[in-house]
Amino acid sequence: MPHLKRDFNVNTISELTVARLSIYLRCVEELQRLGIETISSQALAKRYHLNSAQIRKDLAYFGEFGVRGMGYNVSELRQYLIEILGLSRERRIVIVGAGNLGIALCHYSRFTGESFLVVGILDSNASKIGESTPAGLLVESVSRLPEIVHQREAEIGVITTPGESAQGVCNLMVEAGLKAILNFAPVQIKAPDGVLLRSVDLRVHLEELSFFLTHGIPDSG
Amino acid sequence: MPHLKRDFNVNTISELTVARLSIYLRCVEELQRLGIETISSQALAKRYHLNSAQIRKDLAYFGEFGVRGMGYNVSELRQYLIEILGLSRERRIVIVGAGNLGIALCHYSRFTGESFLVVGILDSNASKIGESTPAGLLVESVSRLPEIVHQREAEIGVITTPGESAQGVCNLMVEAGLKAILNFAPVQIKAPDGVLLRSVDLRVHLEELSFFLTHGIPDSG
DNA sequence: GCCTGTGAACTCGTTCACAGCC
DNA sequence: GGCTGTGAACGAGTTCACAGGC
Repeated sequence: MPHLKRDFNVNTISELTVARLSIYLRCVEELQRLGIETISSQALAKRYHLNSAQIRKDLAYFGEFGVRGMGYNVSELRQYLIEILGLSRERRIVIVGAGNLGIALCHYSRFTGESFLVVGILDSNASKIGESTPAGLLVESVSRLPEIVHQREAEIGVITTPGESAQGVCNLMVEAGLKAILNFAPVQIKAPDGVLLRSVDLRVHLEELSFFLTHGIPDSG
Repeated sequence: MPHLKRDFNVNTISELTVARLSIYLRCVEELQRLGIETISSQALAKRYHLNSAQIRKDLAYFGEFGVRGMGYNVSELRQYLIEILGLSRERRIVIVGAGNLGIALCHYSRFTGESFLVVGILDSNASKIGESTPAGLLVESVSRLPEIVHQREAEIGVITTPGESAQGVCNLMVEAGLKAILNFAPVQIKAPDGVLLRSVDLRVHLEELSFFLTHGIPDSG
């Protein structure tokens, strides 16, 4: 009988495991579109260049989803992953920084199904405020952040400002009550305990590529 | 006497180390702007929420840059990092996928100093080809990829297509001779040995935030 | 005294390999 | 027979702690 654990301790779960759950979700969504109903960890690993033992271990933190001798039921596994990742209800996002990247991310809701919705894009530059984005949102003043977070029930803040403003915006987001922040500015910023801050630094990724172009590509990437 | 090793073995260097070098570069660039001439690994760690032993170890793979009792000379360290990361010459980028993200990334050259230059943005959608982006590039046909890579001496490919097309575009990039690829499509793709493929999946990051919003934020993030 | 560079200790994450179940 | 779930073995990455140099 497959079942979901409800008593796991978040502190024992590695962030790497969580990131992979998200990848597994993407995979089973494709399998479902393809009409595949059941898959073993080995078949899943082979198809998506993953490791079967790791898939089993990652999933086992959260319950017993498989059937021995059979593998995993695709649509069932998808439901479990959605449940585990907390995607069964919508998460609302506020973006601060109406530059090219911020505006591009406004469209992001489209690609993430029902799970994420951008409910505001804010900027401090008076000349941008009032402009409407191609996604149909109006750029609002960053001074309205607390009110917007509260009224529109935003939970996630996204920082797409230049580096200089990032820490300040992060502080404002924390004050406004956001508990999860995604930072795209290429600086090391800090949020207090109890607030989850994740940074995505495009410069780091490009510079990594440059490093390996310069010194040679390591075996079997 | 500070000096740079020239004989390190790329296979012994972890990708995590390389990513941190890029972060250190960002830090010393700020220190230089602030007019700080010398910094110890401890001071650097404290200021940017890093670990001092790790800084020393990461740097030590590549040479001896510090002076005992003193620390590191900021502008010297910056030069060494630029050298190590292969940023002393320009790297040219071709983007495939002229959606919002692809177009936003065209502007990216601006934020990365002299090191990276976007030399083309390509799409397969006939209605987009010929359009000019706000960054001043014309969208060209993806069928011209090989010729563009060759003529404009591109080294890095960036994939900003929908998931379905990503593996195909990756294959084309490999055939065209690109050795470093940055993928933004939310799918697991594969490149052959000898080609470095790095994926940045925004959905994964958002879903991670969702997971921790649902189950609680772990101690001291 | 302060600070780097580095072996040694440790922690964390991955992979193996198999008992147990279908 | 096939496959999951999992302890045990392994390996990678981080942190400690100190010898040696300024």
